[in-house]
Amino acid sequence: MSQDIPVTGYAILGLLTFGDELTGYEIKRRADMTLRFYWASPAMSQIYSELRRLTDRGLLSADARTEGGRAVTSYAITDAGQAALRAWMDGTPAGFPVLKHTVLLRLLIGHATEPEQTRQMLHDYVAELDRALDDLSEVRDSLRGADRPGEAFRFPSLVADWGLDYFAAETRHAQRALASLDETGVEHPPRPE
Amino acid sequence: MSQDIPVTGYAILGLLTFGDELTGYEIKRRADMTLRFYWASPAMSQIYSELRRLTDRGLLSADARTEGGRAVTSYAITDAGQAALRAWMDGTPAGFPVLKHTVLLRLLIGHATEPEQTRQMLHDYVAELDRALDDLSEVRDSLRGADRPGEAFRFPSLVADWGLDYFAAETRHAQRALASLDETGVEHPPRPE
DNA sequence: TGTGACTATTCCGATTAGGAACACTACTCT
DNA sequence: AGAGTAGTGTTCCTAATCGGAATAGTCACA
Repeated sequence: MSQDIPVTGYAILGLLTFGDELTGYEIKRRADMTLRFYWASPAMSQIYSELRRLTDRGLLSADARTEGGRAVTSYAITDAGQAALRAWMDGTPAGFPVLKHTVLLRLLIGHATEPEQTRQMLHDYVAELDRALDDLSEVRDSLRGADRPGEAFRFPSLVADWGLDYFAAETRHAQRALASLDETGVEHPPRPE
Repeated sequence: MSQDIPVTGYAILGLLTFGDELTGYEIKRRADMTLRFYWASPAMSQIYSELRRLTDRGLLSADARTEGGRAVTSYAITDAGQAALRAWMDGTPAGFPVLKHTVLLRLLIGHATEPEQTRQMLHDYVAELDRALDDLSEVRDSLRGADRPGEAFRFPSLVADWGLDYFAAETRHAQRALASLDETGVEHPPRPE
C-alpha cells in the first residue's frame, strides 16, 4: 500500500500527535524546540514538501484559510495518519543513530595539524556543549508539571533527560581526550582559565 | 580561490594522510573501518565523485593504470591537498555534531504506541550498542602498539576510546530510560532474560 | 513613515543517501 | 573442468536532504 515515507515524514506526524493543529512554520518551531537536539531539524523546504505529501496520502488534513488577508494553512493528523505512525513505530526496527561528528573527524586526523589546534577545538566543543546543556535544561524545565506517567509531556521529558545525560557524557569524553593529549608531555603553552 | 569542498571531501583527504595511496574502493573500506562509528560512511557514489573533484582541484594525484586487464585508479594526497586540509582544520570552527537519533525520535512520541513497544525498542537498541561496542573494541585493539604520542595511530586511538565511552554512555542512558518507564508501575509482562 | 522582528510559504541548487548494475578476479566445492 | 560465490573496483540513478534566498504580509515601536 502506501509507498514509503521518509523518517522526516513520521517525525512531522509525531509532532502533530500532541492534540493541536499547526502551520508549517509552527511545526518548524516545534521541531527546533524539541527535535533539534537529536534530530537534524528539517529545513523549511522539506517540511512544506513533506506536508504536501502527507496530505496527499490522507495522513494529514489541511485547513486552508485566509487570515488577515493572507493565505494560511494549518495541518492536523488524521486517523489514517495515527494508524500509519503507529504501524511505523511498531513495525520498523529502530535502527542505529546516525552521527556526523565533525569534532571526532578532526580528532582522527589530528596529526595533520598542530596539537594546539586540536586542543583549541576540543575546548570550543566543551563550550558549545555547555551552551547546549543550558538550552536543553530550559526546555526540560518547561516540561515540568506534566511529566508524570500518563501526562502529556511524559515522553518528551524522558527524551530531554536522556539529552542532558548525553551532553554531560560528551563533555566528559572531550575532557578525557584533552587529558590524554596533555598527559604525555606534548608541549603546549599554559592556558589561562 | 578553491570553492568550498564538502566535509566529506576533507574526510577523504584525511583518510589519505596516513602515507599510502588507495583506490576508491579501499577508501570506502577504510571509512567503514574508522569513520563509520561517528561519521555516516559516505556512499560509494559520493566517494568517487568527490575523488574526481579533489583531483580536478589538484588536491589529490590520480594514478590510473591497468592491473590484470582492468582499469584501476588509486589516489594520493598532494602538497596542495595537505595544505587545504590544514587550512580547513585550522580555519573552520568545528561545529556541533549532527545527530539523527531514531530511537530518541520514537521515544519522544512514545505515547503514540503501547509502552511495551517502546520497551522493546530500547532493548533492541541496547543489543545493537553491544554489537557496536564489540566491533569498535576490535578496531581499538588493532591500533595497539602504535598508539603512543608521535606514533601513527595516536589520534585514531583517541577517537576509538572516545567511541567506546560514547557507546557505553548510550547504553546507560537507554537503561535509565527503561528504568524510568518501569518504575512507575506501567503494566508490563515479565521479561525472561 | 520607516525600520526591524516575526509569521508564512515557495523556490532553487548542491549535497547526500542508498543502492543497483556491471565487470572482472580468485577461490572453493564437486 | 565447471559452477558457484565472495571479493574488488567503478559507474550510474533516483530520491532525500540541506541551507538559504526570495517573497510577502503583519505587528510593534520610535
